Amino acid sequence: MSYEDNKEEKPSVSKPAALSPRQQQVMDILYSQAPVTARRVWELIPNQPSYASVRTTLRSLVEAEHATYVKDKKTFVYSPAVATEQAAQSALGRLVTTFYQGSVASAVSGLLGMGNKKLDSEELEQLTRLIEDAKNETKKS
Amino acid sequence: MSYEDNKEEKPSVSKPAALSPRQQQVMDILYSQAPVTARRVWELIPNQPSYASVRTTLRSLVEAEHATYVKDKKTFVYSPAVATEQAAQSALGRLVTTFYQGSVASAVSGLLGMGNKKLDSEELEQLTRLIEDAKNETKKS
DNA sequence: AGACATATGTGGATATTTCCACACATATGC
DNA sequence: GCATATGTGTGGAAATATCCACATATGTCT
Repeated sequence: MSYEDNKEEKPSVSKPAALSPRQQQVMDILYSQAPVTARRVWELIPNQPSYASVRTTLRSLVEAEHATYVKDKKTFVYSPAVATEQAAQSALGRLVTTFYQGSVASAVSGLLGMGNKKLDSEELEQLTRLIEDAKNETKKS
Repeated sequence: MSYEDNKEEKPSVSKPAALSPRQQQVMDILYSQAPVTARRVWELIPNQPSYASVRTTLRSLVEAEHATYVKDKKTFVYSPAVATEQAAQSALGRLVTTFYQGSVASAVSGLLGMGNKKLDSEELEQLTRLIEDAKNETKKS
């Protein structure tokens, strides 16, 4: 049951993603495109390896319980094993820890500063509301 | 030499991180702790492999030009090859694309919704300012 | 049913990563 | 200088990931 490994003053860093590059790549596709067939995954991969290889990778992910599938007629349709939102939170957490020393505010700042993707005013209003909500939450506790 | 591979209407997904799990783990440490010695990296890795193994990984990262080092006396001191801020932006971009269909606003929302890390009111004020700035930016253009 | 298109399953070759024992190098203190 | 502690470099074994040709299964259409 225990997950003990902390020595003492480690700056809390990097859980083991434990996924190989190709597996990561396929998982990213699952997260953004699920539910999705093996063929579709294959189509979405740049520098396409053979279709057979993609299926092997998918099988390895199912085996490792990072992905699941359901059968539709004769075709497997794959999805991530954990909800995308949950995986997103996990990835965000890792990123905040790694790059922003745990400061969510700094991470948001980084997001807002991303050159290419500009936010329109409606989105900004939405964010303002979100922050207001967070402020109220803070007061409550 | 060319990097051409786009077919046409692929939902723009996942550049090849191309780093193995252990390499990723070490890079995360470099990003959050650089500049850092091999021994320090070793200390920060849970389920410690041997010190020699960590050094091998570091060498592979230097070889792949993901990391660099300078010599201090007889000791190598490692750092990421690209600035942490740049790597952070890149990681954020990938995450926004993968999990939030490219919507920065949604990603911010996800950040604010992260259960564990609570924001104190000072941080929230800071964010309010950031968004005000962004609004002004939008108006200008 | 039989032909066809398109799935999945198998097995194994190849490439890469991971690990580390051991050799060698260099700074420091005596 | 010489011992010691602590670096780095080398080479290769073992584990894992990656790739894929080929075999087999299943739905569809006539």
